[in-house]
Amino acid sequence: MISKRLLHLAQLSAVGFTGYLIGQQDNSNRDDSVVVNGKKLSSLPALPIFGTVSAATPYAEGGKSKDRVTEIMKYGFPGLDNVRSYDDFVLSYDRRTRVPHWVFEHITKEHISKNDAVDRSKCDFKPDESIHPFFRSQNADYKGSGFDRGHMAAAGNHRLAQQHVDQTFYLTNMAPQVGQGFNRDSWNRLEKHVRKLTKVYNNVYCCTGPLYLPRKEADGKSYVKYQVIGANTVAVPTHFYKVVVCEAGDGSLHMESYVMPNQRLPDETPVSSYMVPPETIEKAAGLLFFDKIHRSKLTTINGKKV
DNA sequence: TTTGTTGT
Repeated sequence: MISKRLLHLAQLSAVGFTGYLIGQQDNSNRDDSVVVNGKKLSSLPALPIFGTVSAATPYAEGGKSKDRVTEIMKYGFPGLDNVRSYDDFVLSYDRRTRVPHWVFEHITKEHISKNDAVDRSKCDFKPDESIHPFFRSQNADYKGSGFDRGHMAAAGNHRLAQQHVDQTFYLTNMAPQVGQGFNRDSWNRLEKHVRKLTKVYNNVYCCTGPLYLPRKEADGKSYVKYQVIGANTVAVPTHFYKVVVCEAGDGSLHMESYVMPNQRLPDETPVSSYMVPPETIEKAAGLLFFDKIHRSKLTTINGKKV
C-alpha cells in the first residue's frame, strides 16, 4: 500500500529540488564588505569595523554549542530553511505549515542511558518564542484536535541533561500525529528501534520529518490533501520519515530509511516493512540527506549491501 | 518503558 502511494511522487521532485538550488545560489553572491567614509572595508575577523561587535566577544558557552551543532550536522544539512539549533538537536522550521521540515539528532549510548537527574514529567509543551508570532504554533492549536503533539526529536534521545529534554518540548519540534496506533505505538516502536542501534553502533545520526504525499482521487488526478488544525492552521502531515546513518567501530557506515503513514497502524507489522529507498524520501521532501557521504561509501542501505 | 490527552 505504501509503495503504491510513493509511486506518485514524480511531480513533487522538480519543485523541491529547484527551490533548494535557487536558495544555494543566492548565498554565493554574498558580499560582506562595508563602506565607511567612502572606503570599502572588508570585515576581517580581527578588525572590527564598528567596534560594537568584536572577535573578543565572550564565546565560552556559544563556542561549546557551536561545536555540538557541527557534531550533529557532521554529514550535511538536508536544507537551509529557517534553521534553529538547540543544545542537543537541530531543526529546520517550515513557517507555511507550522511544522518542521526536518529535525537532526546525534545519538550515542550516553544520550539515552538512564539518568536520575532528568525527569520527563517536569517538561511542558511550549511555543517557541524565536519564531515570528505569525508563524508560531500554540498549544491551543493542538487542544481538542484529536492529534498528539508528536516529538520529531524524541524526548528519550536527550537524557544527558534536563535542559536537553526540556528543549525537545518546544512546539517547533512537534507535528500533529495520530495518537493511538501511531505516535504511542508503531512510531514509538520505530523510535525505540533507532535507540537500540546505539547498542551496536558508536554513533547514530537521525533525521526525522513530515511528508505531504499526493493521492489519486476519484477523478483520476493526484492531489496533495492534508488537514490543518487550530487558529494557526498547523498542517497534519500525511506521513513521517526517518533517515538514519550509523557509524560502526570499524568506521563503516550503514543507512536505514523509513516512511510511515500518519494513521492507526497494526501492531503486528514489523518496523522493517516500512523501509523505503532514501531517494524516494528525498524527492518527496525536497531535501538531500547525508549529502556529505557519497552513497558508495555506505556499506549497507536498509540492510542490503550497496 | 515511552508515547501522549483529557477531565476534575
